[in-house]
Amino acid sequence: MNYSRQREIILEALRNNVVHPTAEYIHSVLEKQYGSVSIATLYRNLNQLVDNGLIKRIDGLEVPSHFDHNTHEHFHFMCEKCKKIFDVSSDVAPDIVEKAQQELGAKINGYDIVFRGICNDCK
Amino acid sequence: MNYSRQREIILEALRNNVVHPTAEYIHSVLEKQYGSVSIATLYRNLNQLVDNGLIKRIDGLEVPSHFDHNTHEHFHFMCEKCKKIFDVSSDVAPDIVEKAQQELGAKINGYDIVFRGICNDCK
DNA sequence: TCATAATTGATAACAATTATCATTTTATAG
DNA sequence: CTATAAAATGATAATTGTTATCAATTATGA
Repeated sequence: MNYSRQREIILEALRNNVVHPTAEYIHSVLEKQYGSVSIATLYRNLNQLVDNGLIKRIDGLEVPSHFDHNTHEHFHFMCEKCKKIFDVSSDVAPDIVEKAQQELGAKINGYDIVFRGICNDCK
Repeated sequence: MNYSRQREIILEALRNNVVHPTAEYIHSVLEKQYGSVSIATLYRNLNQLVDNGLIKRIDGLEVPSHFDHNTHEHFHFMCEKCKKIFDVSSDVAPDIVEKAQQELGAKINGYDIVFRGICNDCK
């Protein structure tokens, strides 16, 4: 991965701004706060950053994809009403990888846990 | 939900055939084994069946969506090599909903757990 | 059996994402 | 410093999966 200014500001925007943005949202943030980046470059870089482990793609939520600069193990909850995404600590499912690997006889490289419901504020 | 022959054969195909098919795959199965159903009708019915709890949409796997006639609580593992999807028992994460609800102060209505890795056969 | 609501198929539209490709930028070996 | 190869960019076309539209058909039930 060679250096590029565009990738730098994409990562910077992710780290300094909202926590679980879509590509479209990142695009709008860049426009305002940093330099504008073409939509193709943005998608290309998001994929590269995911592939290189610098960010995570949150699977299992609604399309479009959401991204997360927090690469520490944790899960997500999306409020079905306000659509906000909250972090959930990985303590809710201890030993889950070991148990699943044992059950499957497989090598698990990653996993996603996504909750849906109504958040505290919307209740 | 009024009766329709198309919905009947879609559900029948799901129950009698492969376990985690995509819409496209169901479409091809219908073509061969049952009567042909228009793609619009298929998507419409899949959504309705999900809404009515007769089948589940498996979120968090690759696009396109996969569907599951098994509505009992369980999780999924997708092999990154052969792309096959395996069931994982819900025993791997006991009390997960209660713990997450407590942490969030939210009402959880559903959740998905999806593992990725290399399956026993592909290792 | 008539009226209303639900469903269908064909197809257009849509949204998110990826591919293409000529041009520019970056890394590096001499 | 160059020269060169590899990587990245922007503009835009293309693709993919899915949903919307709408006229025609089918189901439901008073």
